Amino acid sequence: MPKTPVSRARLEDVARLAEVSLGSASRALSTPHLVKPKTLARVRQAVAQLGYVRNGAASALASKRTFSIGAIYPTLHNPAFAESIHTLQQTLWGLHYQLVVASHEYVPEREYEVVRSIVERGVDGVILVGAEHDEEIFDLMRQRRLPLILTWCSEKPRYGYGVGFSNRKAAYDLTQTVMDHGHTLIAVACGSREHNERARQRVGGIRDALAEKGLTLREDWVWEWPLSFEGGRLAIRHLLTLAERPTVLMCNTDTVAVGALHECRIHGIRVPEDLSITGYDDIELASLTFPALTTVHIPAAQMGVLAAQCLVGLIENNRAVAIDELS
Amino acid sequence: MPKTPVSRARLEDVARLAEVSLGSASRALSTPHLVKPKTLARVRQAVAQLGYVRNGAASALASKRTFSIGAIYPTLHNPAFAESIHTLQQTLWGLHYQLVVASHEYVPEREYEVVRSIVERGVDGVILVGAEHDEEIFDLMRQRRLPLILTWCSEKPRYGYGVGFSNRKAAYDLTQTVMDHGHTLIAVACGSREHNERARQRVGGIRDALAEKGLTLREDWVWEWPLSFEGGRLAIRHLLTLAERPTVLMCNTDTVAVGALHECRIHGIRVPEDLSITGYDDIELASLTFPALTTVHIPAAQMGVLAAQCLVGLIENNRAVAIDELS
DNA sequence: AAAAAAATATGAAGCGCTTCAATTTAAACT
DNA sequence: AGTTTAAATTGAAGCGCTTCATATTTTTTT
Repeated sequence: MPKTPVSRARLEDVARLAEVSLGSASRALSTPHLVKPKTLARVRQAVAQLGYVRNGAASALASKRTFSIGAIYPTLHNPAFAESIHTLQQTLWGLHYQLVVASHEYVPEREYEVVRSIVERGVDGVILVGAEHDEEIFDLMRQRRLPLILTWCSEKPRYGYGVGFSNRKAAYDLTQTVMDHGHTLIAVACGSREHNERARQRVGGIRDALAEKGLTLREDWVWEWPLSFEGGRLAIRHLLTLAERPTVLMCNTDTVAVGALHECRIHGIRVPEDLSITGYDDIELASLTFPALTTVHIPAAQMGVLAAQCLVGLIENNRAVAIDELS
Repeated sequence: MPKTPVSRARLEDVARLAEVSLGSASRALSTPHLVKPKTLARVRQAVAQLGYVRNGAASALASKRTFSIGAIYPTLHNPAFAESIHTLQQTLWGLHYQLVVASHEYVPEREYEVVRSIVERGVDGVILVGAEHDEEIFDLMRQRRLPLILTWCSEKPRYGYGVGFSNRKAAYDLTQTVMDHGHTLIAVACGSREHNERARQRVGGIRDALAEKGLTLREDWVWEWPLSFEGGRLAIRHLLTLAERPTVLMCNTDTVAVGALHECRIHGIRVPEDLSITGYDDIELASLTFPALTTVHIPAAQMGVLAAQCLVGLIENNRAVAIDELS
């Protein structure tokens, strides 16, 4: 059993043992193709012998590269975001980058704090959700010249690149489908809109589709309960108290829809005979409900992959890879 | 509109502008209570004026502290893990730590690579899932003297601390309940056991409970399909081909159970009349299926919180906070 | 008001790596 | 074999911060 060295080996120790200079040892590890096979072998042997582990902080300080990127999501408590984080992390791993994640839980001031603390800690690029952020955040990224990717949005942002799709159009299309089934009395369970541009865009899309047929969305049928199972339940319970009732409930996430569906069963509301319910996100579970949920597919996984590729492209070549409109 | 400085301000620039020494500026930022209010104010003013952002790499190099911790999960594609990561991140944020996450997707060699790469990058502590890991991983942590927390397990590990519960006991208890309902013909959808100690422990718990009544678990009724919706479906389809059928299917995750439930509906198998189904994890969705799933509650969220608290305790006081057995 | 004690401030020495100009060694030409 | 060109190595100068021994100021005590 090899004795654990008292103090951790530094690259200098490796160099000494391998009888090469510090510079060569460094290059052997970071750019092995620029080093003679013999040198490489000796360095590797020394590394193994000493149990050397590179000191990332020193490396980052000297090279000004951390090989990690920061992702700030509204919450990790949403299957669609979780899925996106999953593919993001997977893709980054393949590109030799590490992922630092955080969430702001829809607390407005907190996003800046989180971004700042992640930038201070050191990342080579940042991923955010949505196009709307404090100007402070954009300023910070600009000043630090940090590549920025905004997911879940398709507009070209003030700074950085968007990777996503149009929430408005997705909601618009879904509403068309709903109207094709003869519905005109639409209620929406959309979560708080104030600090959630996606919620606003989705409601906007619904409004647009209705307007085209000369219809309007009743503001008192737009409900801002939480985007959770419970939010869906609340919507159904509230609906039961109404004298005049909608014929369809459009939920802003599948989670809400599943909750609503469940509450309907409790109260004997038949879906879709008495009430239709639509979701949004197309999480895996959506296809497993009964009846199957009508939902909009959100390319959460694809966005994770693309955001990673695009960001690393930006970092390494200083240019974004081509981004196609996601569907 | 303030002009963006050409090169990022360093602490030295802040110190110069505030007319204090570099040392004082540093202390003003990290230990403000050890600095006179006047000094503090001037430093803060200079920071604001210059848009100074601390360089985490330099800071980490000098102080040997990164204020970040690494968490390596089997996959982020499991609601229970996602939930745990969520609370972990939230708790760490409150303690002023950042979270670096990665997953090994049950690829055995990959865990060590991931851990190593995270340790190289620099973290003050590590969280893993389960007690079984390559000896190399334990060696690395020991050698670097990095605090280690193992979640989802209750045993005292070779190195580090366990935060969790007994999978074996949970499965045992559930099996008791199942047998109390008169079932003796049990099939298990457990996922691949080879690289998943939790799967093994759960099957072990089932076996124990059966053995107590003089019963045995048929090995050909232990199915290792993936821990996904599809895995549950496969189990049901396979079950339909059997001449002799089990009366209960115990699934190793709720996800599998939900998939099985859905497949049952397709084939007209009545649950629980024709077949009972149990889950494991108690993810939120479990309560929303119809019929509601019999499942085992796993304190995923609680483990996230505890792991964070415990690890930071270990880092900062070099001692673990008291860990109670979770239920 | 002087001496002792406590509170702050200073300045320089690293932390462990990367990088680059300068140098040495090897390979490719006349 | 001698020269030119390319490949590999060296050594030292930082990267921007924290920390600690030392010096200075402020507060408390006699």
